[in-house]
Amino acid sequence: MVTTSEAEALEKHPELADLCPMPDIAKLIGGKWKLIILQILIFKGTKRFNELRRMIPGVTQTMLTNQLRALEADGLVTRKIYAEVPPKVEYTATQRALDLEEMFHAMHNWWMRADG
Amino acid sequence: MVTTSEAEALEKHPELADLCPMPDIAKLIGGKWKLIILQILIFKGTKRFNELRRMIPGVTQTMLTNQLRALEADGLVTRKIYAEVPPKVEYTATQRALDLEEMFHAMHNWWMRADG
DNA sequence: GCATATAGTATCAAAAAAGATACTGTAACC
DNA sequence: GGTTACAGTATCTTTTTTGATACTATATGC
Repeated sequence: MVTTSEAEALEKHPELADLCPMPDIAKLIGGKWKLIILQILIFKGTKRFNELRRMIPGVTQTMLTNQLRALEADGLVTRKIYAEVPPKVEYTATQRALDLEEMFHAMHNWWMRADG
Repeated sequence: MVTTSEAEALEKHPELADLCPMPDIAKLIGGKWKLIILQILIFKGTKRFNELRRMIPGVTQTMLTNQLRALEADGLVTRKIYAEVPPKVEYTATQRALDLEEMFHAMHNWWMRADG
């Protein structure tokens, strides 16, 4: 299959240079669960693991752990472990995640508009 | 696996009601290619099929067709066929897609910020 | 003494998404 | 008369993502 490389695309279409890289953004906030998790942590504040689990319909323990770990690795979420039994772990949106508020508002407006 | 249903989540956490449904939004603009396609059609205007193909690094003909068809079905893109040989087909962002501009700007700002 | 809640991990299986490949028809160009 | 460009379709395979299941440890309540 003949596909275009990044370099070719930019050479032939220099005007593409001012578009931001969607694949990179998708790596951070793409997938089935990340936007839901971020939305809750950003707008509803810090949550515990099982709290999130109960707030997100259909998410499994495995996926929630995976996604939270990925978000943590990308600096969008912090994880605070309390030395208690039974365990207590809190997840909080970082400033970088809070900066996504504008995007979430835009999405919300777009969804609510529902005219087009 | 015990997961929460939509109804349970809302009953236990009524404050979730004001969050917009990310899964529904993801159906429209999620996946590997849709955001790139929309970004180009919204900010760079109408494009022909092979033009898009050359502008999007790594996309295959198959995927580009699929995604454009899905976007068309969801009312985000219109398809105009010219009765010429060789074939000429133009893709244009609808108003509903143009309304996503705000979201793209927010993403762009977020990406450019790159501090947190 | 048994069940429950907590926050996980490890392993395996299924489903969804993406990709490769081969094919179509016709006009223009060399 | 062979090659290229155009905009696809059909089929199959691979890869990625997501999900299911069983398991861990320990304090508290009944």
